[in-house]
Amino acid sequence: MLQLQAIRDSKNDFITALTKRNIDGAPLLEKAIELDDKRRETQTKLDKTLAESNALSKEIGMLFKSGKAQEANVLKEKTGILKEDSKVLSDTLTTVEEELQSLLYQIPNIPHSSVPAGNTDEDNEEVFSEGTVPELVSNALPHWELAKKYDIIDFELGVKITGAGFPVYKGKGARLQRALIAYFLDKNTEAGYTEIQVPHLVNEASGYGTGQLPDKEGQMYHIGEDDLYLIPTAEIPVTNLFRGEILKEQQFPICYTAYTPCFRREAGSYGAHVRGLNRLHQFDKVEIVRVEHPSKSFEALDGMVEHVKNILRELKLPYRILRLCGGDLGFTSALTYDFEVFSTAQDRWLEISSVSNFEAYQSNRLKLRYKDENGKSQLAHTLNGSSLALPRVLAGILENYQVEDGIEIPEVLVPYCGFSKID
RNA sequence: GGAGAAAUGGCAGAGUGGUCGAAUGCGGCAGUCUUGAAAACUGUUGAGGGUCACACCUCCGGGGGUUCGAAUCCCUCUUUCUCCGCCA
Repeated sequence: MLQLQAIRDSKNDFITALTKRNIDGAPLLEKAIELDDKRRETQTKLDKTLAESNALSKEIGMLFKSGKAQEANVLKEKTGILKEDSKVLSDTLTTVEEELQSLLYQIPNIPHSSVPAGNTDEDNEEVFSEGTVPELVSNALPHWELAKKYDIIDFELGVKITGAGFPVYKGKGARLQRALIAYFLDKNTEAGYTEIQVPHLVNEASGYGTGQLPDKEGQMYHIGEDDLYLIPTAEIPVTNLFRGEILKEQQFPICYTAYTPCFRREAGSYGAHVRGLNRLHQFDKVEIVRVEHPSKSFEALDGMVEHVKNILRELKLPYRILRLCGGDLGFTSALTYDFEVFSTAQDRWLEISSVSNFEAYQSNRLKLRYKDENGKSQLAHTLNGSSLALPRVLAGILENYQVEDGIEIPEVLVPYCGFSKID
């Protein structure tokens, strides 16, 4: 959520920046300022009415104490009118505030200056690539065929017990999953992230805090009976740990990592691109989350990008990094780098990580602040990234590491797996 | 799930209708003292709105109500604790 003061200060810059998202921000921002003006005006009137009423009440109290009941009763009548006025004003205020709030919820974050303009993923900007695409055997298979051939992932069984998009991992497949989770967590811990375990269900307030609500309402599984949401990413519970907190500057940087399953309804997805592990309703992910001082957040973002690079280097997977264009940028993000691994057997890039700086956008919703050197509350910056999303890393490994008689295991994972080949 | 008790500032803990944004203690910060630190002493110390700055307004778990006036009374929801039941 954007800050009103920032909108007032930089309205024109914001409008220009929002065109990168193909959004005409002018009417939205102007409406927000207008509503805020109305809010202030109403608040001032209400405050005055209440002040008057408070003063009278005090007077009445004193009159009663000194036995002047009659005078008191005269004043009582006055307060009756004030009460009616304040009721009207406070109703107006509530309406205006709600209107303003829901308007602000509709305005996405302002893209960072480096974000390229554009509509679709075609317009994303490749900023880095590394690793060599392996020469595969002539009869190379896509991962869903490999999964069947070596009996390590069973999609049909998942359909039987739950539905499409809920695979069952078996034997060495299951073990490889566990190995990846442990490996990622270890790498993150080494890099200074504190490992935590968080609930996989969150309440509505958390959904609003990180911005999945109301924007992505239909994408989350919702448990109506208890009004809880299955998390689509660990970002929600981890970032919301800091909802409503006021930090001390010396607490920065805050770095957390968590493994969780992620649940996504993926309404509207279909076709070959969602085959196999490419798009699932339930998948595993290891996430990194940071809470930073505003002056350090972009430095932190670069650090996170380097960190993810290191992991992919160790896994020896060919990958590239994209800077997302305005049209592809998430609602709450100011700058996002996507990591894509090249899946040789499918001959396409698969997104495996997304690393973003939300600046103060989430913090403003979360009311996540810190005290600056003057003792004033300021909004902190939040960031997060996947390190990494399991299914597509698994797809990349299966496809790129396949040989004539099986699938080799990346060297760094062998100690975690306890085997060096799936056959 | 049943019965009872409770929810107050960073923490502990007073406060049962007006003088309470809230005693006191601890903690935090600043200062005096000290070579330095500790101790002691002095001052200061919740959040939000609003203002050039004051004033002023709101907030004592959330929501609603009674009253001229609510931390205090009533209703409701949530959470926590104790006892019973169930249970990985």
